[in-house]
Amino acid sequence: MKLLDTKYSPSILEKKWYDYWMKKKYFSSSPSEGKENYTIVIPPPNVTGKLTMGHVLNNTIQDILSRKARMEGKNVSWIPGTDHASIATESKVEKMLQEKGINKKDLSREEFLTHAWEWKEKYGGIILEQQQKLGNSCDWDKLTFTMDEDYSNAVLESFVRLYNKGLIHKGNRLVNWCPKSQTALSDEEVIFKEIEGKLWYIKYKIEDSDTFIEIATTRPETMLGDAAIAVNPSDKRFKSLIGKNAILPLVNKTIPIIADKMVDPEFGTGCVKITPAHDPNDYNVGITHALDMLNIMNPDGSINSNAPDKYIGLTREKARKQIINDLETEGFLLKEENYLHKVGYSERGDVPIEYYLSNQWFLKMKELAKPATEVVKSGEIKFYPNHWVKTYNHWMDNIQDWCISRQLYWGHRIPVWYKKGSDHSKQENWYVSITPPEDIENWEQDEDVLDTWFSSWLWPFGVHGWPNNEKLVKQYYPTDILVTGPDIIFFWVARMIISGIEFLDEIPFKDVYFTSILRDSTGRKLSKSLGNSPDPIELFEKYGTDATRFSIMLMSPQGSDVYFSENGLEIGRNFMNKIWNASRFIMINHDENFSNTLDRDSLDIYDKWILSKLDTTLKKVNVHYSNYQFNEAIKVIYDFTWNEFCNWYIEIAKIKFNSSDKSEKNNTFLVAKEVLKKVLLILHPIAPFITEEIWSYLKNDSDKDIIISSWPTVGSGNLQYDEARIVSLKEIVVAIRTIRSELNVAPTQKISASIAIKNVADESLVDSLKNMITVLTNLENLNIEINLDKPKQSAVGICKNCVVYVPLGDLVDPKEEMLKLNKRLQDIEGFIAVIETKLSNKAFTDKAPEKIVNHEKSKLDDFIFEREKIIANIEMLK
RNA sequence: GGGCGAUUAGCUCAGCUGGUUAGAGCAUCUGCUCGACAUGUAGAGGGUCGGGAGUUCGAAUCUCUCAUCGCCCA
Repeated sequence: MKLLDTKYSPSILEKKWYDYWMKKKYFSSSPSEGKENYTIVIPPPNVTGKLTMGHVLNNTIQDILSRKARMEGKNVSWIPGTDHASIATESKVEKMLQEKGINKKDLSREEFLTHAWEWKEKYGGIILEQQQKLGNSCDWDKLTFTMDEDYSNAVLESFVRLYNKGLIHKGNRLVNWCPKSQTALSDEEVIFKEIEGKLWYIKYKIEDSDTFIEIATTRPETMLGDAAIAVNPSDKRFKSLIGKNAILPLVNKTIPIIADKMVDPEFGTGCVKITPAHDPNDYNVGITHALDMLNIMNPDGSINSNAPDKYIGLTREKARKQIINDLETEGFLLKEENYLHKVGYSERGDVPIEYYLSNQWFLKMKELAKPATEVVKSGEIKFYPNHWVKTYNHWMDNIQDWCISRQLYWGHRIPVWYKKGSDHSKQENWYVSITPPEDIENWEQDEDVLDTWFSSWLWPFGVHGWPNNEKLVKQYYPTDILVTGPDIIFFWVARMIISGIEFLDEIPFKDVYFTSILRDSTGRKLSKSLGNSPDPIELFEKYGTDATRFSIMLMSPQGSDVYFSENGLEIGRNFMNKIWNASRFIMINHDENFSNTLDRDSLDIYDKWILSKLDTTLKKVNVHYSNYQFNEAIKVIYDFTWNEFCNWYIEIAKIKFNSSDKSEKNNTFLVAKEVLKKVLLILHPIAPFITEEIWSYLKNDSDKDIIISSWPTVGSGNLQYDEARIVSLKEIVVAIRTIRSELNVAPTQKISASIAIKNVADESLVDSLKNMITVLTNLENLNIEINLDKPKQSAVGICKNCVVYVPLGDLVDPKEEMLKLNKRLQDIEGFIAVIETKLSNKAFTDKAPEKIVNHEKSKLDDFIFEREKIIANIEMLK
């Protein structure tokens, strides 16, 4: 048998195995009769993005599911791909061009797109390579990009279908506007941040009077576009002012004072300025009262020519300063207060958004949302963890029209053409189709592109070339599960459910697993912009990819956020190292003359014990996997492997390997190997590389590579054994070790011990363990007797069925022993009291299940025995 | 303002349908260069489960309430 290297070096073997798997085409799906499908679509990352820790978590989960399903014999297709991320990519390309001294404005659309595609070709593969480093067993033949020809076709098709159903319309509305990217945004792309702002109190003169009306605002610069002042109709203070006019300072324009219920009398002065073209609430007021919608900003947020000359061209920040300054000079500014409020920021641009009046495309959502709400309510689609259902429902119930147009070049251009020279606002002059009109020279296409999410919402079937490739769609749709972050529940999950039902009349997945959100130690989300996100590739190199996967899965429980810290990865690294060395140790004990078949009839108690523990472990792991409780599954594997298999079975095996009985050695080796192989199998989805490597050393000629081996089944043969013996063994060994440790006796120093047991039955039990106890605690002599008295100057260890004495002469301090025994006695008395009151409580014995009552009784017996022994030993110490 | 979630050892968290002497890893302390592993090994100390009330024979676990924190939506 070949031996593993003494040192585990992850990076070399990771590359080796990934290349091998690819060469063998193990990741490719091959639909065949009788083989159950298992399909997952990856949440497509930004094509020019890089792998983040969030991706590591998210992709590892999908890889675990895919690999496990593959081992279960399913036809697995985990479909990879990337999305074009119009805003992010466009701004990256713009920046790159700027560095070269090229201004986007000087380029035509086509020229810009040429640069963008070059950029995509250059950087678009990085994240895919990184996913391969992570070990993703994706069906790479199906790699899809949202701007591929077939996929683009699907996007346009969906637009046209929805348009023909009357669900898409164009209109001049107030939208969220990112002045940095200069495009409209959907509501979901606006992130509200709490900002320490100011509240400015300003007075407006009332027309034909010497009095003033006072308002408070957080955005004084928008006053240039004020169309009214509003008060609450029920606010007695201002009743007399309603219907009068005020003079807008700095602009010297007359604006009406109106009444509207929207005004909160408690806020500021109770009077608010109304700027319909720059605030959503004011916009509604503006519509109700038919006010002027004066837009005072350019698309970049600077002040436009609708404002007085001195402000034109100022950025919004400069304009604010100037206006405050001018108001102060002219005596209109009353005061300013610190004010904590929420400000909408552009998700991509990370600058405060503007509310901006512009012509955009909208998708009506109310009707579409109905069936999608229903399938989640009914449980047809399940969320893990379930509490996200409420968030989902809330959004669905209050769903707003979706602004789907973006003023960008990079993306799917809206498939609408306008007759040249005609009135573009009239639908009769439109041509809406996935293909351009034949007399194209008489038409001009809409300049906008579609929201990226308007393409990714088709992902589960768009990747198969819908609507043209029905066969493929049928084969792979619906998928089995979606794994994604809760932060895109609205952006993506909800919309995919909607689109699946709308276009295919079938839900896209049955289960949705929402991953943990990774945060740094101070609780901030890991993000590139904050610079608190480690580079996963560096972590792979430092700790090993398997270890990183293992650790991050272990620290991510279903449903709660994770505080990520790098040293949390050590647990995985240590575990991989442990597995490696344990495997090596087992291999070292191989003998070329060994038989390859385990003699199941001559298994001893230790073999049966570890094999049956293995079965229990396997059962638990299966349950946890089926509930998507990966961290729990990993804990179970970790605990079994380290604490049972390595710390006990292998230690016991060392003794057996020293035996002169050849068949005992042989069997021990085969049991150890069998356990190890099953551990490798259940660990493979989590740590694919190291398990394939070790497997390659251990596998029999008939074994396949681990990646396509069968998921292990529970139980084989009769594993009946006396568990009490194992429990006693552990207990006695720990008792002696504890004494050694407490009295500072070096592990190497040989000592003697005696064990006092209560009856003949126990005598034979403990007797049968004599050899193991002796070796595991390094004794030179072990004496087992019924009712043995405490030897002089010995330390005491009380076990369930026996008392252990270790005579250590002067090392034993009777005072210390006394203290120890008394402390334990106190605890025991407490436990006994609790159980006795329980058992004497008739309500308990009547109502509690018999099993529980019996359990309490046997606990009581044990405690009483222990108490007796402690008291006896205290007596002997006196 | 509405909703969701959290609050268990110094830290990070398990504890799934109520019945355990409340667990793990890290950190701390004390031994150990016995040929798998110092990324190791053997031990120890440390919490009464945010406060209060309730349901129950029995509550860390269920209910209510208060407090603190976080997230989402408005």
